[in-house]
Amino acid sequence: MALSGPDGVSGQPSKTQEKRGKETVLQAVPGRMAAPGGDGRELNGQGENHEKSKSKQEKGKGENLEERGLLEKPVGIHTKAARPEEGRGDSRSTQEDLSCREQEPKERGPGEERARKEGQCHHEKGTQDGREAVPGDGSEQVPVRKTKPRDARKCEELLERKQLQDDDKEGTDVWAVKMKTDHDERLAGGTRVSKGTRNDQASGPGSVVSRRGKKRRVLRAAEEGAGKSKERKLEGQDQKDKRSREREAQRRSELSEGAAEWQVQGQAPAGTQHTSREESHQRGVKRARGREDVEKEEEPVGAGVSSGNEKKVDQEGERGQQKTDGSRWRWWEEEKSQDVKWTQLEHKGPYFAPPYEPLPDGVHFFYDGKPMKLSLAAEEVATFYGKMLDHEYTTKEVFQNNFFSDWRKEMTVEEREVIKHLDKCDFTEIHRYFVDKAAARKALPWQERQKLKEEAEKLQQEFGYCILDGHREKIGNFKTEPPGLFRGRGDHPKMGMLKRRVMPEDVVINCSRDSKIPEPPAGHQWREVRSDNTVTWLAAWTENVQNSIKYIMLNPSSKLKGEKDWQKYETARRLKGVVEEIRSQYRADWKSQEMKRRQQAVALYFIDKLALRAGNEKEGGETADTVGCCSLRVEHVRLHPEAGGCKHVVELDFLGKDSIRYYNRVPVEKPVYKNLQLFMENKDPGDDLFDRLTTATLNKHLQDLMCGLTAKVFRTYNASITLQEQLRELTSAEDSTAAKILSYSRANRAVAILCNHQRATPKTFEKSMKNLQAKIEMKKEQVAEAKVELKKATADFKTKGDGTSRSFLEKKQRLLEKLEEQLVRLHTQATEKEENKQVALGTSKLNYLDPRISIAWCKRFRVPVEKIYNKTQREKFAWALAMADEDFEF
DNA sequence: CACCTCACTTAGTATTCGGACT
DNA sequence: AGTCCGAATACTAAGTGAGGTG
Repeated sequence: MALSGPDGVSGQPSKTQEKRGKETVLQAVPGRMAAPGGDGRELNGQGENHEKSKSKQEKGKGENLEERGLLEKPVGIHTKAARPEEGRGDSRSTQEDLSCREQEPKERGPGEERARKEGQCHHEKGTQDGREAVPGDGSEQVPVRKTKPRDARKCEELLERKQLQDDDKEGTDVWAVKMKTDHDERLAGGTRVSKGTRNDQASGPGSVVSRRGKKRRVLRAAEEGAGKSKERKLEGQDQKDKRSREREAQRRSELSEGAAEWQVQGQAPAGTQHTSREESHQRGVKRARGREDVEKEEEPVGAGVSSGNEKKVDQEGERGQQKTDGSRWRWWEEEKSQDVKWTQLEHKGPYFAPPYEPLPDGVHFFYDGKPMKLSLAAEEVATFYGKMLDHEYTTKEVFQNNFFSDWRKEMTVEEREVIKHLDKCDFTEIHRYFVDKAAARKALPWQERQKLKEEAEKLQQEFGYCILDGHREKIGNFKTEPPGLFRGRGDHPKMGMLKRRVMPEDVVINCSRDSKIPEPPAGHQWREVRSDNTVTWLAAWTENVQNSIKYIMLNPSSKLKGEKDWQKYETARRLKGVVEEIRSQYRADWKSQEMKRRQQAVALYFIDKLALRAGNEKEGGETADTVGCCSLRVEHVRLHPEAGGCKHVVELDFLGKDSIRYYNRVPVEKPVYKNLQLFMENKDPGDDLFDRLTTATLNKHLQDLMCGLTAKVFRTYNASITLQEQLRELTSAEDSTAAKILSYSRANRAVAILCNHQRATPKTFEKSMKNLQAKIEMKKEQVAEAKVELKKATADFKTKGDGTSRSFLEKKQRLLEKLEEQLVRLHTQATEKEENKQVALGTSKLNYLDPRISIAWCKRFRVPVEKIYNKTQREKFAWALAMADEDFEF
């Protein structure tokens, strides 16, 4: 498993490179293949060192994964971007490794069953397509971002024409192979890419225009004249039931009109009352009505504490604790509530960020070389910037401009007169002050630190819990967000803007009416206090940068979160039952007469196979330009009739959530390919690929197929089912615990790759890898030494043959065994480390993998659950821990 | 339908913790 | 006792999707 020697890390760019990289154009570059037979699928060994990064043993495992079609999905591929514009010394070419699957005409059932077990084919070396211009790499024309309403009739015509060509029913079901970018490429813009470069199209002057209107217009046009075909309902009755229930609920809530208007309005001075207050009041009333209605009916069933009697509450709490002796509320053993989230909710309100502490006299801000005493408000904002001086953000123009403009708003008139240019501002003293302060804090004597810890604990105890239906539940975030500079991710147009301090006057409190209403800080008022038990939040405020609402909610270990989580997996399990039907339906729809239907079917295919996110539309200019499935644009897709020995290869390259790049080359079934050609025809790069589709319509369609089905359920389903399959495949009972855990980790990683969960290579990676290598070397020496000694002992025993020499020999044998074992463990560790350097396992573990799968696996293979889930995770998944036995099947 | 708000989940990164090592 | 380092936690941005309104 030889983890490449020193070169194992040689590809790491310097920090500066890294920084620059993030601002740089995302460049796809002519690629070359990984070494034939190389395990290109895995993320480990990415980059120039990847060929050497695996031992035979490790490869063996990997191949096993591959043969069984590791998820049939994404598989890591290594690409390397050269960034000539940065004058990098090593103008490395892309190193791509496309492992893809042979078409396999394996058909099960009427529809083309997806063949999950195709072989692997590799790309030929060299450029796959001579790709010169990459969307947004600057070398191509920068398309004007526009989604032209397309004449519906024209589309239908095209469609008809196309249909003639692709009426054949080829059973090409080739599996997706995901090409992972390698480290360098991600840094070159892979991980997060600047819009100003790759996605310039979207930041052009006209691009800020919301895309919504356009798409909708197109949709409307398309809908006209589109034949309505019978919709298949997989769960029609269920659906009907749900709707009638909803109608009933609505009717009831209308009846109870005026029942509850319990609202305590804050008495803040007029100036602080917000314009939206009226609205929110109305909403509150509306909600309260609905709630009141439900409350009345549900009370008897509830926890029986709706009277808010404190004593009763305490008893309940105690009882809850005693029940489990571990103080856990076994809510999963109780009946599930429906719309009502709680009957009793009591808490202390949020904990506010401490007020600003002015800089000491010795710390100065300089303007144009001269010290300048700033007003408190201006100084505070200056410190926000000063603190970040060594962060990449402060080098970005957008950040600087936003900051400066917002900062000036905080200045006094006189200050504004003077401070006109950011580049004349000198924050270095401020910066140094905070660096020193942090260092001083770190260097605090043990006692002092202990004291701080105790204080934090006290705070946690006081503000960090609430009482929900008689049980003490932990709050997830009980502090308001402190003021600072907005740190948008990727190429966010608002980065650097001032995020203002949250005041009690901004905060809406939600608690039960008969509870102790939290006290606002002295001299302040809440904006509003309401009692809405149809929602789960305890407090909320509107943040000024994005104008979005921030909430104080419960910890994942709470009932409210746990129940929802459980329900999520149950929905995914229901999908399991109908997914094949859905698949055959979307396959059929690829040939639909209706454009919208085709687009829907292809989009769904992507969502299902590639685990893409739904891709809601976003407001242009307000956020970074990122997309998901429905919002894909033509520029994000490239079609290759043939690539790497596979036919019908689709290349997807776009920035997804958090501006994480998704890059994948995947062979698709022929109809999909043909449809994509059709969808892209006569469109500009900036046009929507699925111009007839929105997430809303897609989800509506899904809802018809299965109650509760939405696009994101596919992600959950595919992630969980993949874990289960992988675990089954990779684990053998006779493995050591360590080996089993490695298998788990691999299965987990397969999911992470599927879901494109990436992370920046840890800053300490290079160093810690070196350390590990050193350890391995040392261990090797020890092993060699032990071998020599064993030899000696053997010889000694042969000559002497007495008891002493015998026991000495045995001792040496044991020692050698132990050392060898340790060596293996170290190697394993190193392999894992390498493989995981850019893959974030936590996200899928926490959000996509049904915990019962893992728990069942632990039980079946006698792996302690603690090896898989840490304390926090066990708390979050307490419900699963309690209910999953070793036979659990997702 | 278009637009908008709201609630809640999912996400990556920064910071802190705590134990091993020196 | 101090340092180092990975793991755990804290933080908050960025998604999804439901539902209201006109």
